[in-house]
Amino acid sequence: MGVVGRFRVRLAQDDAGVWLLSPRTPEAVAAVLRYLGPAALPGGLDGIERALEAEPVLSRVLPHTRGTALLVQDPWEVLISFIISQNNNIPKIIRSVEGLAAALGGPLEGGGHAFPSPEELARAPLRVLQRCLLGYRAPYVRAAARLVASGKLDLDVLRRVPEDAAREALLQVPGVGEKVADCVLLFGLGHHRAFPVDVWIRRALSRLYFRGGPPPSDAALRRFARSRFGPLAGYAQQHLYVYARTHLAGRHGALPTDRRRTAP
DNA sequence: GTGGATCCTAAGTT
DNA sequence: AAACTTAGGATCC
Repeated sequence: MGVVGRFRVRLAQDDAGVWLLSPRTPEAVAAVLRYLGPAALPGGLDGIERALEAEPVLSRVLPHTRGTALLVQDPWEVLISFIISQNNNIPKIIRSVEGLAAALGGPLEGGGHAFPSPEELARAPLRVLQRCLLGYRAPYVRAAARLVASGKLDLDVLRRVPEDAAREALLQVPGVGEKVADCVLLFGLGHHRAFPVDVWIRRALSRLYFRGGPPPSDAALRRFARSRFGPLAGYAQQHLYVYARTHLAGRHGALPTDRRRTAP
């Protein structure tokens, strides 16, 4: 169950692939196909995964992360969601996004509310955003919404310009730093060389490529990833992220800063 | 062992 | 570069 565009959809997944249970209208099918990208077709990810497996470290990661897809998400939703994600945890991020939809988004046919439009967010009082647990991020979100609503930031244009130009534009948005900019490039704008470096990616790279030692700077890690994974850097990031969250779950940070007392 | 105060972390950015 | 919302888990009496 979830929302794709303006459709409230029920999806299921089995070995054969992803199934759209409802609504099975041509419009909804088209929206879901577009959203899933290569993952919409059975075996659609095989070519990507084979290419990644040519890299020795990823060849050991892939057995744990097969089927990881890059979805084609709405860049506007991605921008706001990842501004909210800074210094935050996933359950609370979800509550914030759902809160914004409930408070400001238009109604959906099957019930529930769509993600608010730039205009809806731009004119919302800060107090409403605070009620959605945005905290100090509320002014960022509203400022970003005003940039988009006014047309000063055109996200559709950023799909068609070079990645570096799109990144520069995103970095001008309040609340957007290197990491969030990379997330928007990768998840919303289809720039598949982007490589968001967060705490989980740092852990994964430290463990898998730097013998558990302290990893280089984030900027150095991005360069490292780009030279190592090339045009599939974004896919590599997703597999490494999934791997880190499932196998390197720090249970209070076992990596890279191991602060557990060592047994005598 | 329980319970509450306190510290720390979490999809970072300014 | 210290500070930032806020919830939830860890650690400490």
